[in-house]
Amino acid sequence: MHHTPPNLPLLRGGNYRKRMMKEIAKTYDHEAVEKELYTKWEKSGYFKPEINPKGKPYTIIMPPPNANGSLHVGHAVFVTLEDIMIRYARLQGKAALWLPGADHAGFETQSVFEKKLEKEGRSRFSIPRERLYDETLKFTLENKKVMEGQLRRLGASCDWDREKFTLDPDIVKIIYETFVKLYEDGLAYRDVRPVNWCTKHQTSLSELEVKYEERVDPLYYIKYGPLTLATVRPETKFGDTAVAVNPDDERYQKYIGTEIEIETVLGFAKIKVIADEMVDPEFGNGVVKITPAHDPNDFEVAKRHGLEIKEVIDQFGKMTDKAGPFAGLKILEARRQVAEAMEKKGLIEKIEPDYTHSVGKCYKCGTVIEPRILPQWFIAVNKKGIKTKKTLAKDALAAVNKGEAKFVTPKFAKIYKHWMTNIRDWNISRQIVWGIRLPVWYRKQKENPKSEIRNPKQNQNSKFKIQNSDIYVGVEPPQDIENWEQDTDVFDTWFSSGQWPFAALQAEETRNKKQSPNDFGRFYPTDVMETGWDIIFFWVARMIMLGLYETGKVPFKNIYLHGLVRDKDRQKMSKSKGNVIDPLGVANLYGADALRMALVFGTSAGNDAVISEEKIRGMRNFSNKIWNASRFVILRVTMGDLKTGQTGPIKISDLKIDQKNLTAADKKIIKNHTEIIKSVTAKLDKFQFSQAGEELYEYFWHNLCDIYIESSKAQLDDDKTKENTKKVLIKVLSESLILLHPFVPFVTEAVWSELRQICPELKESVVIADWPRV
RNA sequence: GCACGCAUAGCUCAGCCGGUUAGAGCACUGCAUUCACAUUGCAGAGGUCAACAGUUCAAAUCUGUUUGCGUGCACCA
Repeated sequence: MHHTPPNLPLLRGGNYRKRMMKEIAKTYDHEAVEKELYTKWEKSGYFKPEINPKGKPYTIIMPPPNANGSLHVGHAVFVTLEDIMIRYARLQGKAALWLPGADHAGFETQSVFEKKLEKEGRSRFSIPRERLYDETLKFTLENKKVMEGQLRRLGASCDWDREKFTLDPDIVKIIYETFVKLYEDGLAYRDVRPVNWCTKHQTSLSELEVKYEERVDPLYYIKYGPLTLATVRPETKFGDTAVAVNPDDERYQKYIGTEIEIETVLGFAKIKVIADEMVDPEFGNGVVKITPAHDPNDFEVAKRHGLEIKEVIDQFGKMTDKAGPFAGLKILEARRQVAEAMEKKGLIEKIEPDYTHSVGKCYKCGTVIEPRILPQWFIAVNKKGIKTKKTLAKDALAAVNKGEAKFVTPKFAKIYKHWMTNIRDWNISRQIVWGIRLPVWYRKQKENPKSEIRNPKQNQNSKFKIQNSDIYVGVEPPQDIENWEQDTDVFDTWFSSGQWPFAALQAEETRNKKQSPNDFGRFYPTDVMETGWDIIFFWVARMIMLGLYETGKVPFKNIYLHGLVRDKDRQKMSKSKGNVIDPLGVANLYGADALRMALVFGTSAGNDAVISEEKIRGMRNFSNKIWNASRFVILRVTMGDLKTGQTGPIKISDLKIDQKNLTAADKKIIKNHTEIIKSVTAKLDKFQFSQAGEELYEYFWHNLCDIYIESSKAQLDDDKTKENTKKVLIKVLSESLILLHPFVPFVTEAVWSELRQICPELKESVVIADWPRV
C-alpha cells in the first residue's frame, strides 16, 4: 500500500517524471488522506460562515442525531445531502452555516438505555430517578462524542464551534420560555383524559407514536339482561357504567333511560341504558357497553352523560380489585377466563371468531396500547391564543399554502396539509425520567396531594376539573418552593426539537456574543430543512408550528425530505435481516467519498435510496478515476517542461487559452465543460443532487477522461498544440474538481493540493474556491 | 373508509411543465491493453416505457378507466 500524504511538496528538477511516478500513487488511497484533510479544514476555519464575510447568509440546521448510538446509513444520507448543499453554497461565496447538534431524544434514548439495563439484569424502575438520569446522561454524552467523530469522518462541513445539545441549559431555558408563553396564552393546558399508555414503558405516548395493526379476534355477543351486545374485550365489563343504544333505534326505545337488571359472572347487577349518537345501529345488535376508563369513545360518552369511571385495568395491564376473582390477571388471560366463566353461565349468545379490527401498539416495543385516564399536559393546536391570537395549526397550514415554506417534493405538501387540517391536540407529557422536566409545580395540599386526581374517594366528576390557582408554570421555580412540588413528567422530546432552529440560533447568539453577535437575525429563517420523510409530522410540522408561534417566521424556506435507505433488493435494512450497511465501515473500506457518491447516485427527493456494496465499489472506482486523471495531467504538464528545460511551476496567469488555435477536441471539451457548469449549477439550485452527480460522473469519466485526455496525448506530443493543450487540461480539470467537490470532498481536495504545486495561484483549498461561472 | 404515491433494460433507479435513434449504475457478451488508471479502455447485446381508451401533427411524458404493488390518515362495540 502506498500512502501519499495530501500536501506533499513535489521535488523540482532532476528526473521529474520519475519522482512524480513515485510520489503520486497509482491508486487513490483514501485512508491516507481523509482524516488529515478534515482536521486541516476544521483548523483553517473553512466551515465557518465567517470565511465568506461578505457573502449572503445560507443556513442549514442539522437535524440533531439522537445521541444514543452510532451513526447508521440513514445519517449518512443526511450528511451527504446537506453537505452537498452547504459546500455548494460556500463555493458560491455565501456565508454558509451548517449548525450541528445532538438530541437527547427522550423516549428513544430511554428505551435504548433500558435495553442496555435489561442486558445487565437491571430495570429502570428499580433505580432512583436522579441516578437513572445521571447514568443516562453519561451514556448519552459518550455516544454524542462518538457521533461527532463519525460526522467528521463522513466529511460533514459544519461549524463545530456553534454545536448545540438539546439539554444545554440555555436551550432548555428557551424551551421553558416557549412553554410558559403557550400556557399564558391558553394553548398549553392540563387535562384529564384518555391517553395512549404503553404498559411496558410505563408512559403515555402521542397519537403519532401509536402504530395500528390489523388483528383477527373473536367478537363476543354477550347477554346483558334483555339486551345482547358485541364486544372484543369482555374482560373490561367490570368497568361498564352504562349500556348505550342509538337514540333513533326503534328496537330499544323502551329501555332508554331505565335501569336494566343483568346477570354477570359476579352475580346480578343493575345498569343504566342511555341513548347516544355514537352508537351505530348497524353494528352488532346496535348495543354498546360503556367502559369509560378503557375506551376513548366511551370516555366521551361518559362525559356527556355524567357517568362514573371505573378503572379495572391498572398501569401494568393487570386487572384491578374491581375485577373480583380476576384481579391480578393480565389482560389476555383475564379475557380468556372471563369469557369462559360467562360461557359456563350461559351469558354468551354467540362468538364470531374472525372479527378483523385494528389495535394500537407502541411503536417501540409493539405492546398493545391501553387507553388510560390521566392528568397530562397538552398543546392546543386548533385554538386561538388568548394573548397572541395565533392558532398553531392554522398558521402552519397558511405558511405552506402561501409558499413561505416550500416542500421540494409536492406530494409531501399534500400529506402535510391533510394532516394539518385534521390535527388534534398534542400530548406532551411523558412519564419517563430522561428528558426536560416540565416547569410546572402543584401546590402541596394536605388533603389533596397531587395524586388527588387518582383518588377514588373523590367525586368522580371532579376529575374533569383542575384548579388553575394550584398550578404554577414558570421558567424559574416558585418563590415559596416549600409549598410546591414539581411535576415529575418530562416533555415529549419533539416539543424541544420542534423549537430547534430558532433555539439553536438564539442560544448561539447569546452564548458567543463576539463570534455570533447577530446569528439569529442573520441566519433565521434558515434556507433548508433536510430530513427523513418519516418524521414529517413528528418534527417538520411541529417546527413550523412552534417556529411561527415563537418567531413569527417559518423556521426554514425549503423542505427537502429524503427516504429510507434500502438494499439492492429494495429491502429495508435491519439488524435481524443482516443487510445493514455500516457507513463508517464503508468509509474505512472504500472511502467516505465513495459512500457519499453511492448515496446520491440514482436517488431523488422523496424517494427511497438504494445502495449496495457493488454500487459503492463503483463509486470508489470513480474516486480513483479522478485521482488518476489528475495524476496524468500533473505528470504530463510538468513533463513537457523537462524537454524545454523549464521545470518551474506553471503560473495560473499563464493559463490563458489561445482561443484562435483550438483543435476540434479542445473545442469539444470546452463546449462540454461549459454545458456541465450550467447544468450542474441549475440542478443544484433545484435540489436535483442525483441528476447533478450523475451528469458530473458521466462528463468527467467519459467526456474528459475517455475522449479529451485521450486526444490530448497526441496534442501534447505536437509542439504546435502542446502549450494550449496543457492550459485547457488544467482549466477544465481544476474547474471540474470544484464542481465535484460538494459530492466527493476528499479526493477533490487531495488532488487539488497536488495541482496547486504546478498552479500556485489556485486557491489554497478547493473548499473555498470560486464556483465556476459561464 | 379517506387521501397519496409507484408501475421504464436481468437487478436498482433516473427521465415525465409532450418533440430527434428512451438513459445511468451494477450484471452480461466479445475484443484490447507494458506508454494516468485492470479500481482500465473499445465495441456490443438487452426495453411494444403495466393494460386499455382519449387529447394532439406528435405521448414514457397530459386526461380517464382498469390491474398490480406500496404508503399515510381515520374508524373499529
